[in-house]
Amino acid sequence: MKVLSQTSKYGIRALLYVVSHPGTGQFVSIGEIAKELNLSFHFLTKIFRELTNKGILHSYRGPAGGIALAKPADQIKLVDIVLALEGDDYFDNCLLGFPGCGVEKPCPVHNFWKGIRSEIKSHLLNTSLAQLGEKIVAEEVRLYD
Amino acid sequence: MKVLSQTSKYGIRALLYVVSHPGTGQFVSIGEIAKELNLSFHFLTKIFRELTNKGILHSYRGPAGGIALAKPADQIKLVDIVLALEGDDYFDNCLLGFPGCGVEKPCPVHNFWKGIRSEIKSHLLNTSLAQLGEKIVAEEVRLYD
DNA sequence: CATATTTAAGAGTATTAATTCTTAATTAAT
DNA sequence: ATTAATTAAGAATTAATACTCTTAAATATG
Repeated sequence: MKVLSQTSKYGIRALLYVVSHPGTGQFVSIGEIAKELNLSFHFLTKIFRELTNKGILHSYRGPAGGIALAKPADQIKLVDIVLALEGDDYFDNCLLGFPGCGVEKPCPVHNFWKGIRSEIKSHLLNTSLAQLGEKIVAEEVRLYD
Repeated sequence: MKVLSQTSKYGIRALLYVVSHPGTGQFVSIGEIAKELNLSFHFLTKIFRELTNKGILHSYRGPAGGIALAKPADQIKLVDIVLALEGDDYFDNCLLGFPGCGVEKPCPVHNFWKGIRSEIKSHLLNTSLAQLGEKIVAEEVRLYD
């Protein structure tokens, strides 16, 4: 069940690293994150570029540069990251692939899937980077392979 | 949100066609299904081959041949089709892609995702082709684009 | 100004999923 | 037997995703 692309998975993991490792400077370098999480530096750079373009991150070039959250961590929700990286129509899917599946022309599993989708969406909408970062710091959950 | 592969989507739709169109003969030809549902004949043949190999369908070659359900439609559940086509580890995924995510080493969203996965699985486990076929025949839901 | 450090941009490559194509095998009817 | 209708098998192609590489631009420091 591949619900998120690698791009989204890496993006979320990388931002969770950022919120759970408050460094000394204003920016965290992509190289550090890639090394710590064992992700491809170039791939991560591309992902962060997208998040920067979408206004979720700020970036700064040069020595001591890197990326930083554009907003406080409790104001960035998982849904923001997912929509930025997967596209705004991420939650508009039909489980069986029917175009324009909806109340007027429902597919055979429309009602079921509508409920699941809505649960997922509302959970991602209610989960902030700050919340998950706290759980990581408290070592209740893991961030590394 | 791509939860099912095209293979699974087409497979389910095709079997729903079968249960909602009781033909005169014992077997339904793949050509008819492909034509009616506007799916690629060759692709559908490949999908059915897999379902036949997994024991969900029977097939018969030659004139008036085709495929037929190997069991009564109320005994074939959506989960059977999905597991046959996506693999038995379909429900073992971690939303964030951590290997071996589980209670011992949970990822930051493990509990949430575990719940969703279990809801999806139990619904697919409790939904038979017969049930959905009835809704299609009653025209409560659609089977065509 | 020269150099080192860092992100930006996007071209290029590799891997996987989706689809198409070709040939063979099976069966029924004539 | 021959032909037509069908599925079986798997190679070949195309498309999408994932990842890598190269070059450019920005910035800090000596």
